[in-house]
Amino acid sequence: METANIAKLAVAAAPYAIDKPYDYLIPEGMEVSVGVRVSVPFGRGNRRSEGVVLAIGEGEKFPGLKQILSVLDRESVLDRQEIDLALWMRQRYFCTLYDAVKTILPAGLWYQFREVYRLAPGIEYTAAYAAVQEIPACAEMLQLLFAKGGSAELSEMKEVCGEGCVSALKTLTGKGVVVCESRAQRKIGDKTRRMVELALSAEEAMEIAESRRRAAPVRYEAIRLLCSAGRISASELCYFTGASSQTLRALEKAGVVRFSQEETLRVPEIAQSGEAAPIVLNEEQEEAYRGLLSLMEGGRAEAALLHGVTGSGKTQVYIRLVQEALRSGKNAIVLVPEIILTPQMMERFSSYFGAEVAMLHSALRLSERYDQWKRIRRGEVRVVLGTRSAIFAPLRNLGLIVMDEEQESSYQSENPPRYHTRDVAKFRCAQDGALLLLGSATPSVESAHWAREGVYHHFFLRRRYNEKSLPRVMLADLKDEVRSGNSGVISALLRREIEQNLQRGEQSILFLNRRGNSRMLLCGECGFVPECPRCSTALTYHSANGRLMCHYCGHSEKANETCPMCGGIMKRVGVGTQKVEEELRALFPGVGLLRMDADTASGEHETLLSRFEREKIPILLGTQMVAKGLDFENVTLVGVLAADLSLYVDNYHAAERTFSLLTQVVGRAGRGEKTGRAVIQTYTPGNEVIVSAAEQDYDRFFESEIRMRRIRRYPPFADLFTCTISGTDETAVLRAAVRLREELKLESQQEPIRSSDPEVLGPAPAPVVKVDNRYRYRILWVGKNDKATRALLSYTLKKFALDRQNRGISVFVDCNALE
DNA sequence: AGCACGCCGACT
DNA sequence: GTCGGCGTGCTC
Repeated sequence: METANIAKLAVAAAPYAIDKPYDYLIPEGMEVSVGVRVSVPFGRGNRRSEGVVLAIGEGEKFPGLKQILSVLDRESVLDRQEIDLALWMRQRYFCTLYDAVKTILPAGLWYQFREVYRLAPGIEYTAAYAAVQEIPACAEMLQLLFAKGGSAELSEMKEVCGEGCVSALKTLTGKGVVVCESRAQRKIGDKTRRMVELALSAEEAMEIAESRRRAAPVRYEAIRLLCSAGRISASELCYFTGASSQTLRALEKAGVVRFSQEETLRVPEIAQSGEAAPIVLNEEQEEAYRGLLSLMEGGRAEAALLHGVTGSGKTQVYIRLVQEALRSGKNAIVLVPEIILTPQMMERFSSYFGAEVAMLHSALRLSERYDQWKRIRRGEVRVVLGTRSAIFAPLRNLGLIVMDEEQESSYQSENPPRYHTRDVAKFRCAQDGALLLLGSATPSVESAHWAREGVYHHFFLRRRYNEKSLPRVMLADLKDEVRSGNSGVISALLRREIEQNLQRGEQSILFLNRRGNSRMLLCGECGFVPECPRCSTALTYHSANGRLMCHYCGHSEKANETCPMCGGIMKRVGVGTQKVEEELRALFPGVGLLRMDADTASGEHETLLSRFEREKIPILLGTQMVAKGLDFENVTLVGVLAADLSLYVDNYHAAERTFSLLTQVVGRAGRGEKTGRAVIQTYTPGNEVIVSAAEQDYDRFFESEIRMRRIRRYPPFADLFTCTISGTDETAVLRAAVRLREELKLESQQEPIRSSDPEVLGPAPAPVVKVDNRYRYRILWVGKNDKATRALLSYTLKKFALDRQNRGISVFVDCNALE
């Protein structure tokens, strides 16, 4: 057989069941390199699809081999190591190669940047011409620029002068006659932004978009971007997709999108506060640092757990290690949970690392994120500080990856492929022989276990930095309150403590351990509860817009005052922060109170917090978001209103999460000079988790929890694979689920899988059976997440998808999912 | 998944 | 005769 130049591609159009590297012929004269995106024909209809070049080589020119149509990137966007990472992610997370590639690369890469070229400031007409007179293409460009009044978009120039203008412009910028800027850079400084988000579920919006894909391609692109980016500013949406404001207005009219205002989050300027003071470590920090340093210098891809109590100065150790990594010519990534990346933290890093550090946080716009990616890729950056997705930063030659508060669930991606940052970090460390440092005040049970088993190295910081004593913790038994006739949310004990603080002029933080503001409406007459028309859940009432919303599919409707069934008056039920607020106002009339929860607009948070600190408002009431990273001198009391709420959730992480949360909340008290107090209200004061949290005793918590995990065969003793089977016809879904279970049961008996003694359970309905008109059932595989098991599950999944019996039914697998 | 091919029944 | 229903099979 004749041979030819062949490229192996990851193709976007290939679904999971048939995904593999596809061979394509590289046409004569086409320059293709590994890591570039290309356009290819795919399938019987030869529809255009995007692909990424994984490898190039001589290969068999078999009949039916198709050609690459065009190359989409001038330079490659993925290097060898990133391709290996994508290959690994495919088998680890049961996704397609292209899904993995999309996850690794920044979203901005998929949208066209409108590059604007303008004459360099201070350049005269004659001087500009003199600089390029011998090159006709350049002169033409200049003419066009002058005709346009000094600046023009790249797309306009391409229209007039063709593709040749790209190289001409390169010459012009090289000579300093013309400068290039992207529109995003000019947008900086906006005070408020008009934001756009989908008003429908992503699936529904895509369906509408797909149906008119050909007739309205711009709308299609706009909706696709909204599906992947969530909320995004209107200008950015137009910018990336070429949509006009009319397009957006039409989409709003059609009910596909909605608008809102958001205050621009200030991205802190890199405050060049001169030379940062050298870090002085105490004895304990020094010891941990020495140990970690020698691991890092060993270059053997080790993992270590740094268990340091709140306020023990883990960050100093991180910074010292990063400094040493840089000194030995290596680079470092520092990861923090979603909510923790505060301006203070960023200032701290930029004072130590100046322009060599790149921050990747949620306030960055798509274009800014993309710019950071380019800076990192070009090698202008040696340290990356960021949240989850920063683990994919294109930083080479890693010496160190730090994951602060490694137990946080925000390290697991909530959309597929649902990678865990820790796993990706391990893979990257293995590639570069880097040290993975997991830091935490309350490590995940898994990590603590591996540290105790010697799989991870183990270091401790037991002393709080300036020897501050821990807050005094009191438990309030809510059962007693009910018995003594207190029907409210605030126990007598907590009430007394708040009063004391009011007298002393000290501040209190009250924490409601509940996700968002989950209240619903209920008819007082007939008991009717408004439910989502597409999902099997009650709708949540949002006071901010007076609407009922579904958390699963995004459905929203106006809330009625009266019951649509019987005309009775609708009442609000559920313990939300608003209800607590009412109670507090009745208990402490005239006392200043701030409430912060999912209902308060996201832009407001920082203002609220700074008001709380500056104006010394006595009480701050909030959800999850007040628990993390807040440091206020004058706060001496913390109240946890319902400690049990997160405890009895059907999830193997519930105890760990509750312990971690309680520890963090309690740690908010007494950060200043005065010793703090904490009141934990609970219905189960004898519960091990509550007691060990109250005593701030991690070891006690760990011992009881690890015993439980062993008995129940939960991680780290086994891995839980959840296969979710979904479709619109409930009985068909159930039948398919049963077939899948039988198949898996059969496979679980085969060697070598059999030896790890896997169990197959289910099918059971998912916690919310119906989401978006699709019924979801789950099958659980309890076993070991090893290569053999993954290969088996992958094989079974593919077989299932290709089986004609399972038409219209989809299935996906998650391992140790947190939800 | 998404698309073409193909083999049947009801139309201009 | 042909248009279009959906069942079947393949994707370099």
